[in-house]
Amino acid sequence: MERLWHCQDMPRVSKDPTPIAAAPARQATIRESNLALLYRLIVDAPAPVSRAALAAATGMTRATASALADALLAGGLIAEVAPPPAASAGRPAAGLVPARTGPAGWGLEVNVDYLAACVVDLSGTVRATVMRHGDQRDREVGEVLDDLADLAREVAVPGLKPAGIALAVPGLVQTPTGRIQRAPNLGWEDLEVTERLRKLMPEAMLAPMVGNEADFAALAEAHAGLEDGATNADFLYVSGEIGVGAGIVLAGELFRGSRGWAGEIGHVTVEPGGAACRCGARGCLETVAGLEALQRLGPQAAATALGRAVAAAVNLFDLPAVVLGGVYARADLAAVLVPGVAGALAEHVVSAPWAPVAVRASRWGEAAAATGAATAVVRRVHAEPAAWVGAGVA
Amino acid sequence: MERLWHCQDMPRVSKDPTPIAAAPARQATIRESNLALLYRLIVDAPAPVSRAALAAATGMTRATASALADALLAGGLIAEVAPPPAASAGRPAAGLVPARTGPAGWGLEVNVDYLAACVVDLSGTVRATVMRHGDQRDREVGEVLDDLADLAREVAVPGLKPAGIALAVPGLVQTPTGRIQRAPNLGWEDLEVTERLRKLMPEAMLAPMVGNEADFAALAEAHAGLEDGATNADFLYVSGEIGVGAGIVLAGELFRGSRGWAGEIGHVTVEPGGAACRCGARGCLETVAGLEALQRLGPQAAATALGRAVAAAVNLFDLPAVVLGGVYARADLAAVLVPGVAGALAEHVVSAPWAPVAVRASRWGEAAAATGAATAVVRRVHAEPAAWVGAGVA
DNA sequence: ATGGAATTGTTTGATGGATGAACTTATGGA
DNA sequence: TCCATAAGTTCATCCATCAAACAATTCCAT
Repeated sequence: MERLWHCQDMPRVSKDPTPIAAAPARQATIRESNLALLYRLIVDAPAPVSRAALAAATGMTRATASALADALLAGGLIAEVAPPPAASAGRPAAGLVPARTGPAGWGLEVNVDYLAACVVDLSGTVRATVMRHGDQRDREVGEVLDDLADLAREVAVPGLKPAGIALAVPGLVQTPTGRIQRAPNLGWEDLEVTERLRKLMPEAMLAPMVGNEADFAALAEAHAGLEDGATNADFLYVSGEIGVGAGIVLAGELFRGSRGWAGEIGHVTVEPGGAACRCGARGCLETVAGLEALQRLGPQAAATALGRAVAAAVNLFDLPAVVLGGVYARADLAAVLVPGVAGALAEHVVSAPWAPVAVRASRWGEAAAATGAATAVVRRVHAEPAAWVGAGVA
Repeated sequence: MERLWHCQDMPRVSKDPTPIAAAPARQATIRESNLALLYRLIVDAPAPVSRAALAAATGMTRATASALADALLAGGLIAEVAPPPAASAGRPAAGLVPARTGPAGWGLEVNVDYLAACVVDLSGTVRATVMRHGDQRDREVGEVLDDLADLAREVAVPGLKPAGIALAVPGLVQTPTGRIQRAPNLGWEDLEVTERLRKLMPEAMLAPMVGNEADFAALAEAHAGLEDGATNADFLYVSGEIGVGAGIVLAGELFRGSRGWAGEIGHVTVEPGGAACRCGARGCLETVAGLEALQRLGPQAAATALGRAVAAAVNLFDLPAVVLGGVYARADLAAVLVPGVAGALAEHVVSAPWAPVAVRASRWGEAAAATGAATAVVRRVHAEPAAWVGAGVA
């Protein structure tokens, strides 16, 4: 090894061993981490939780859990509710629940034929939604953003303040910059809207987020209450619109790929040598299962193609469930598409014989992406409560 | 919200808010985290690193970085090398490098026509490889494991002790249990070999790992030195054998899916209504690009099909690079397959126009999976050095 | 040769967060 | 009325990082 030291073209040892490096853990880090852990338990719990229960669930001492809970209370991220009628001996527990006033997530959506805005509070509840129908194709970006600003004001709920804002667009968005690479159905190309979103809502603490419509819709689906106990931590969400997009949720988190362009299922080849696609290739899923093709060829043809593409995704990602969204969720279409896709999965997915893949239609209707965008903001607060706790104390 | 408290069918508040919960961060956690951070910098550095450089790169104080480095030294995970001829003023820096003696990774591979074993030290260097050719199909599992035990002894290198052992098999392996779901080409079905691997090498500190052959080969590829500066943090590794498998590497880590069955590219449909596959479906990639079909139909047909399936994967995962391994890496085949796949990607991948996808053949030959398996063990030590540091002190 | 500048590595006390045990509060039941 | 039980709080202690001063070693200019 010593040889390396005398090698002249080697870089100086002391300079720049790695250009960038992650920040080290310090004592503040463990507090941030534990605050987030506690907050997640409070948010995910089906009923109000006591400080003692939090301590037991995490393994912290009651002293620690209590101190952290008090910090969350002081920051306005959770609230205390009256104790229940005691069922056993001992001092009754005070219940902790996510706050339903204070910081909340604002979600905006621009789609081909409508604009939407949505507010979701820290408990994950949708508090308000507004939509404005109208063709958005080939409009000036500035005008669209002005309209969205109006909607954001209209959707405001008394007692809720924007913690952050997220915009859903039907197109490719670069991560983590939020640059809109292209949204072909809107006629948008290479746009930077983050700064304008920030000005739109300067009081928000979080930086604006921009993301793909299907991705945000998937996020909304991931956090929809499931009455049948089905898993919603890992699934593929396929959104049928003019184009076909997919949002992939893994362990409750959106998978975006290294540059944010993951989930482009619309251009998976399902019919080699098939119809020409506007992307330049032939036989893309979009040419058979996109909205226009769907109307022309009918749902049966779309089901076959969709089944093939979805099976490929499930084989590659190892997913236990698939959700059909967008127009695919419309009852008449879902009645054909759900069984069609389920059949294709049973046939083509390697693990299906011993682990069948569940297929269902989305529970969310229109403006799912706006809801998901608002949810994304709320999830950021859930994941990093320390910023609010610090601010509340200072 | 208070309503919830009086709802009789609600679970008791204090009991079981969440069945399981992650462990909280304690003070030991931050030390473990920082040890791992420092160790990674030392391992990834192209030349010996000084304590001061580590402090600068991480943002820790020199005092902290120094203390942690001393702990790694005491644990035998790194070594100190003599200072270089000083190039500037100031006290010369002592260099820190990964240890080349002590703990090392043992990798085993069982394939259709050979067995292999490999030892990789903490610097990531392959120190020894042994292979034993011979048909392994339909052999008794116990016999095969006995042969592997022999190979593990043969491959031993003086001065290196097993930190752990990993086994690569050509089949589906459940994660994180390590249960072999099925390895059709070996005739194996539903096997539990972890316990036998543990007995094979009882002095190893880490629990035995079992994984898919293509996955481990991908891992080997991810950590191969790249002379051309190409990225190897995110890529798709496609392994052509009797079957066709893929290992997906994201941010330097293997993506296995929630149950460990990700990467099943061999049964993606590439020719609707095509030849029957042994999986029961028709037109799977394997029926055109598997080893037998490859010999029958030639590489040109395989290239077209492979291009389609790989394009689907790249569209879904947003990957900047693809590596062809297994028999696909053989020079004569690669000469056809690499340009063929590259052409298909340029045509079918949505982001290709502004972010071309790199395609190349694997640099590793046979026994790539054994190398990758050994690498996986080494990576575990890199990721969790605290266990060794603690042991070294006690 | 000699002193100053520069850079590495170590020592020392301060800071802050989790811990564990004792303590206070509040309820049900004998 | 007393005691068992459980929730929440207080306080001394531990431990890893930080900050700043200190010691060690080399280059360079005079």
